[in-house]
Formats: sequence, C-alpha cells, structure tokens
Amino acid sequence: MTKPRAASAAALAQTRRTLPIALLRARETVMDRFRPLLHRLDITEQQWRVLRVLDEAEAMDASELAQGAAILAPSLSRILKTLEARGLIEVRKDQTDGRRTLINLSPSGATFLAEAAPESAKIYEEIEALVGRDRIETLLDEIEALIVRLSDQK
Amino acid sequence: MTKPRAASAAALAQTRRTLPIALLRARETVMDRFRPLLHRLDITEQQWRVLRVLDEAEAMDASELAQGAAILAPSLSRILKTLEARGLIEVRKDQTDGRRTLINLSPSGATFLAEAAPESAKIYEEIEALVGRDRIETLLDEIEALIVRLSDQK
DNA sequence: TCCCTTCGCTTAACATGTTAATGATCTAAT
DNA sequence: ATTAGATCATTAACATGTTAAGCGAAGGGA
Repeated sequence: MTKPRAASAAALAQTRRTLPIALLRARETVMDRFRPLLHRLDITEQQWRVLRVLDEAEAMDASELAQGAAILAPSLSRILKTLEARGLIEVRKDQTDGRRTLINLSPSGATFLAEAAPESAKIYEEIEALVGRDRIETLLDEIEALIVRLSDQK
Repeated sequence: MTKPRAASAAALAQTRRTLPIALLRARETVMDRFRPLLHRLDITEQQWRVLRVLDEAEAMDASELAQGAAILAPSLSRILKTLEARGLIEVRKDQTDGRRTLINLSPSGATFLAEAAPESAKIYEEIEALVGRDRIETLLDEIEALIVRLSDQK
C-alpha cells in the first residue's frame, strides 16, 4: 500500500466518511489479520464461516445455514459441493420435506475446526488487544442498532 | 452429531457478535437501500464507487483510484474497460511515467453522475433519518479508530 | 551503459456476489 | 383428488474478490 498523495487527500476524505465504504474498509482491515491463517488452512473465508456456523448446531437446512453465515443461496450451493467433496460436511435430503437439504459437520470437519480454533481465537484476542474490548463491544452494539433500524419494515 | 451442551445458545450468539460478520451484515443492510437505484442505472456498486471517486478529482492514476474506491487492482482493470466502453470515463497513458494509467470522468460520465446524485443523496438522507445522524457519526468514528489501530504500519 | 530491482498495471485461474430463471416439492383452496 | 401458488434449492450468466504470475517501464548502482 502506498501512501495517499496530496492530490487525492481531499478526495479520500469525502468518500471515506460514508457507511458503505467505511464498513467495507473496516471489514477488510479485520480480515487481513485472518487471511494468513485461512491461507494456511487452504480454505476461503466463506467456507470457514459455513463450518463455524455448522459447529454451533446439530444440523441445519441450507436456508438456515445461508442466513447464519451471511452467504447467498447460489454461493452456498457451490460451497457445499466443495466442502462435501473435501469430506468436511455431510449433506442429505430431509425425509420430511423433499425440498430441503440438511447439512451437518462431519467428524473430519469437526476435527478440522478443533485444530484451527486455537489459532483463530488467538488472532481475535490480538485484535481485541489492539482495539480494546470495550471499543469492540461498542462498535458491535452500534452495528446491531444500525441493522435493526434499517431492516425493512417498508 | 454435536453434543447438546448448555452453552450452545451462547455459542450461537457468539458467531453473530463477531466483527467480520457484523461488519458484513451491516454493509449488506445499508447497500440494500441503494441496490434498487443502482439496478435502475444498470451499474454495479463497484462501478458506482469508481465514478464517484473520479468525480472528486481531476485525474487519477489507477493505484490512487483503486485505493480511493477500495477495489483491488485486478478488479479495477476490468471495471475500467467496462466504463470506458460505456463512454463514462477516459483512459490515457501518463506521458511522464509510461507505467501509469491516468483516468478521468468523461463529460458523459459527469452527466450520468449529476443526474443520479439527487436520488443517491435522498437515499442516504433516508438512512440518516432512520438511524440518526449522530449515531452514524459515532459509528464512523469507531470504525476509523478500529482501522487505525489495526493497520499494520510496518 | 549495463544489470538488477522495483514499480504499475494487466492476465490468469478459481471462488464468490448478484440477479434471474428453472425444477422440484409442498401447501392450501377448490 | 386437482390445481394454482408458494417455497427450497439449484443452475446460469456475468461481475467482482483474491492470489499468483507476467510484462513493460522506471530507478539505482557498479
């Protein structure tokens, strides 16, 4: 990353103070800390989210999983194929409702997560140390309030 | 096949109380308000960011533009081709430094932005009305502080 | 000048984001 | 039981995200 030049300093000041770009930059900054780990694990950020959400539940259908991992259905369809081919998850049809797909973590997937969890936790602790836990909590509260107020009751 | 533990409810809540996902959800919630406009303009969110950054400067090279619009260089290369083919921007070589590409908004692009600006501003005002300007300012301040503390200045 | 390095940008390859359309299944009303 | 409508998931098509590699141009010594 090069330093912003004098010519663009004013321009950056304007666009940076908008919610979409600010939120995007913040996310990128945080994810930069996790990227080395994810790269070593040979897994994408989205695949990682899917596994973590699955670890918190018995079994979920694709809609719940998409909601929980903040991934759109078409993307999830592709991700599930990848993770199933890798043996990290198990996919089956719901016997009660033929439309639904039920997904759960495989034993191999659980092991994968268990082995990576300490490193992941350590990274998050580093972030907390740098930013401050109270500041993070405040930020999360503000974000939650934002989402609540903007969620469509249109 | 996970054991039903009493902490499962707390664990479920924990995933949502995480910076990467919270920031992602917040961004999606905000962008949902802009998406109808962008769709009517037949332009993507990233192309829109590029045009807006260009509107704030005389002319920029690709690196500055990528930094300003929070878009990676490879994506920007593709976007510039699209916008140039559409006549919204002008691209030329830097005579001083043959490596650099200089980009500026075309008259057509300026008109395009000028016509869309009122609607865009209106949407942002609606967001401010729903969330509260002071709350947005607080959020932007918190985000800026987060980015500053996490940016590794090595 | 030559050589080596760095820089700026582009290409390549694959994964995901996004919208629309499709297919299959369930639900409810007739 | 039949059918229209809704629901769940997938596929398609194109744009972008992400990392790595490639290419021409500029800069800095020896």
